[in-house]
Amino acid sequence: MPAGKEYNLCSMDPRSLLNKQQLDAVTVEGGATLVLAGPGSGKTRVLTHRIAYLINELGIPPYRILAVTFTNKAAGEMKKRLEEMVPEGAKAVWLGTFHSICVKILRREANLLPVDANFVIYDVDDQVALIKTIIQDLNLNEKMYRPSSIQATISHAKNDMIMPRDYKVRSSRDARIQEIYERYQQSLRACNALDFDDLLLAALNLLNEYPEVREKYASRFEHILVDEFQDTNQVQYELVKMLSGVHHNLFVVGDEDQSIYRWRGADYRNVLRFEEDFTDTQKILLEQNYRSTQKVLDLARAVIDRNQYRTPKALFTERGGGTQVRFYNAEDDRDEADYVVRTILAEKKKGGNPASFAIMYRMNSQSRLLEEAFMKAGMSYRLVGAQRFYGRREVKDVIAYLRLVENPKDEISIRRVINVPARKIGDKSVEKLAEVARLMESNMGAVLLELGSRGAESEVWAALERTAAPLYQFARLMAGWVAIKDQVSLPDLFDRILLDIEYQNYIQDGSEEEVIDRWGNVQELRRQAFEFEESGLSDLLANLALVSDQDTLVDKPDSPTLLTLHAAKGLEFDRVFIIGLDDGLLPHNRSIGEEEEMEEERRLFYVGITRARDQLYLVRAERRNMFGHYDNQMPSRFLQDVPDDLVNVDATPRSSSQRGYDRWESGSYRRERRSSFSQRKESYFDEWDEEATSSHAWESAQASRESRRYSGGHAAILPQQADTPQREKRIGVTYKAGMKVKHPTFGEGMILNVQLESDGEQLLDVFFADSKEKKKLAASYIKLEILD
DNA sequence: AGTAGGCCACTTTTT
DNA sequence: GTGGCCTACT
Repeated sequence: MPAGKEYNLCSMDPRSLLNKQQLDAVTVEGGATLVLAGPGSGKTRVLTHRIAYLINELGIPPYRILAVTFTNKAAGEMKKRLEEMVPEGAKAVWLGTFHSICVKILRREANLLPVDANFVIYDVDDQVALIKTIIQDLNLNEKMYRPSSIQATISHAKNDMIMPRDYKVRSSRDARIQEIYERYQQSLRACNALDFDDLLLAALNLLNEYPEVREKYASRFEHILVDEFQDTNQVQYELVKMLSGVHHNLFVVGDEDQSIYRWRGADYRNVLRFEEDFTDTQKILLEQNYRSTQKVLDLARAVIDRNQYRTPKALFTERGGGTQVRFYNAEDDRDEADYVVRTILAEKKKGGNPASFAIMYRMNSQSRLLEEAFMKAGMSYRLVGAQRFYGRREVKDVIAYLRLVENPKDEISIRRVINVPARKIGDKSVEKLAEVARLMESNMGAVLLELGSRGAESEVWAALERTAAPLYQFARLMAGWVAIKDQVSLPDLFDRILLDIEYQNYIQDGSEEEVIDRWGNVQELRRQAFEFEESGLSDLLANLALVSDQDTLVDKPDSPTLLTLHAAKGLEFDRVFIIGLDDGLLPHNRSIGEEEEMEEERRLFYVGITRARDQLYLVRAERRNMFGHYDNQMPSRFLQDVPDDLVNVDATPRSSSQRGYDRWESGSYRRERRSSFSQRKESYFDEWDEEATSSHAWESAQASRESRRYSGGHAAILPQQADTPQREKRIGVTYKAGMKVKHPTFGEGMILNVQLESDGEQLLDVFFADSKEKKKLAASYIKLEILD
């Protein structure tokens, strides 16, 4: 579109039709703008059009615009659409996730950093591996100081901008953690590595400590736009504040109701903070939904309205009412998966496209039965995330090799691959190597390179004693790769490494029980090496570290999509299944009892619901296989808020195919004859609420539940129910809150809360004195000694 | 140094 | 039902 012409996108592209609110947002003057955008209200379109407007209409040079998205995929899509609107220039816009933008800045300013420009990025696995070596160095017990929990603690501290020296020490355990944290930071430096949180933090520190750098970027970015603002954390908020410090043109889009990353440090209160920090904030509400039918929206609203901490919104749609939401009460998790598959098959028979379906769940592990069911039916599917490609052993191995060539100081990668494939280098040899490195005030990588290039002539040969020979094998290879790294192309380097280590033989030795196409995965990685031939190893590695699950989502014809509710954010599908609507799964057990977390679980459900354009399917299972045995499940408490008149209940195949009258009437099939949803609900809930016995069982169940809900503690929500025939577990001891107990590994603790499951299982919240940690324990699986 | 077998704890969600 | 970790053996 030629500049100077009146801003009229309608003439350009039918997709560009904007409503009044959207147009207001797109053309709003500079300053601080907060766009509160409900689901399906076209916020991506608003963001893209605003950037185009800034360039085409206001003449802002593209390189002076910074736009932050939540995933790389979102950035890629936005860039593509921008290229259509701003053919030249779109490329120059800084567009990416917070993490990738920070990497870009850090690489440019690397001379001011505590690490070199070729730093590597440590993911969670690397972090845990590093923390493990530190815990071992400090002779601490890994049971008491669980590396993964320490990792989470450190990550939270970083998100709150708390450095090791600021870490609050209130106990001896805290002191230990502080020490681990401190060493962890030192080790990262020594490995020339930054972890995920560091990427943001290091960028923030850079801007804080060097006014001239801050000035440079803050003057550069005339306009800053941030998507999914409700999921920004402290550090990201500060970054944005600082970067907009010169021009003050900050345009953020968000929706509190879709904030689902609290556990990762995100704080939807940043939306409120924004209005406080930036006076004269212009607030624009996008309330028209273009995605879903009225029925879907009504349901979404009924669910989200229960949350306390939110601004009410008036979402509306001009789409018609739509079809009823369908509900299926599966016998067990197998039946649940079968229902999904047979429903999709039935639609396919009627001419529907399986690719229009998505199946969403709370936990990745729930995908397994679905996959089996699809495979049995001979249907293809696409799976988002789960056992992520980049999490596969062989992929991580090869990446580790590439990483240590780029950055020989990367000790975690050295430790990972030094004996993969096996080279007779065991723990003893690795420790010897570490010791020699320490004595020489060097690092393992440098020692290896020295050994590899000079062999027995090097002084390290003698120092390494009998481990020198096996280590030399590896060191020679490594020195060879580092020597050619800048002379050959990236794919050549890749091939050379694989050839040298005979990796194909190693992973195809046939000993694998499962048929996993490991070599195929390596080939996929090789394809990416080709893609990054121009930009180089460093960029390839950064890219590999920062891909998200959603980024791996590629179209697959005729295939339904399987994904977690988290991964579903920002996506939409014609037909959506939300499965596993069981109490304990959604909401997840670990959130039950924490008010804020329960609200987040509810938002997660809301996000799932609002992904659906036309048809929504809600599914739960009465019994579910967990830890290898079946557990009876309660219906999700969120189902209580599903209005009856929006829902049709699907019958089980048994009830529709089996006409045997007697069978109908007897035993457990009886309930299945009831077809109205509210009757259904009666039968679920009266099983877990003894007050609900009248003919208005549902209402009374709901009423009593509500009075409990507002009277506080969650323990009351799940009734201490009387025996039912379902009960399977026989428990000798009845635990009560306040009891002091002793656990064989965790030591003494106090029971904070007892939650009784339908099968008689008691879920205990126990606070352990030694570790100062709260744990959830299932009474029947552990040995607890009761202390008086 | 490598591995088989037994014991344990365990299941959120991910840039 | 699984995976990680320890131990005992080769």
